[in-house]
Amino acid sequence: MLTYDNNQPLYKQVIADIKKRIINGDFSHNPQFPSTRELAIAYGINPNTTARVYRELELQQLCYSKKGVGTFLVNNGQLVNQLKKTMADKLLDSFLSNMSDLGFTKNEIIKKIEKGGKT
Amino acid sequence: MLTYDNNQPLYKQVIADIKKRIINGDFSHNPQFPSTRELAIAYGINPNTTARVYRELELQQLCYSKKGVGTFLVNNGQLVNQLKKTMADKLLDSFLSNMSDLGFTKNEIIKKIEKGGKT
DNA sequence: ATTACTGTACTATATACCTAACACAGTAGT
DNA sequence: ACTACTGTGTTAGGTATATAGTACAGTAAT
Repeated sequence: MLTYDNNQPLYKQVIADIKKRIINGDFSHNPQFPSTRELAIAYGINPNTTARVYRELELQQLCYSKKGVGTFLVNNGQLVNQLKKTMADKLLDSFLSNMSDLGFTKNEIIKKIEKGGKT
Repeated sequence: MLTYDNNQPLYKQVIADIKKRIINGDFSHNPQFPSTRELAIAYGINPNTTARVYRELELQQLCYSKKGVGTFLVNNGQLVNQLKKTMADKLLDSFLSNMSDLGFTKNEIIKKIEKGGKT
């Protein structure tokens, strides 16, 4: 489950988590998202917040909502790869920029990754 | 200068920036920080916010304030290296965790860094 | 003492975020 | 029609963030 980070709005953290689930293929067989109320219970947050999550995701054209029916992942074959690339690039840019500000060179960063991470 | 990120409180962004400046050696010759009012002008923010920045930095024992005099970097030789390591580790952990969630392996990440970044 | 800086504290105002508690409209199965 | 789900909208209250404006106390140089 999501461990919340107080430095960022809840709804944005949930959005990021949903995107990860999309990339992970959680909705490849069934494109229907949990209802706003279900999602609220699952994440332990308020239904108003999950409604906002779906509203934002719909603005980003990642899903569409039908009143009385549900919210569904858009049918777009390229979407998952695009999303994965976009999110990774954003993470990478931010990470490299911050590490550069701390005085690390690219080689030092790579060494640190080889040593440190478990993945 | 700092380009602000709406996803995080201003005062935390300024704190991170000051820490980078400490690591960068900006205060190695003169340990006195700009006054709260000067810093506010420099960053284009409110003096109350810069006062909060120094208050938090003092809580983290990175500086101390003398009423009527100013705010000064603590005299601690190990501090810069410790700070650099702490911040880098935090960045690295967060980055690797997020990239792992997106399905990237360590080797893929390293390749991406070798290709992408400019540093 | 006066002046001009410091840090610090306070009130007020505005906004974003989050929760709570509803209400209403649309859809589908019975 | 009834029931039980959907999405959606509204009002209210609480907290955190940031600004604006003002005030006061401590320090140092003149």
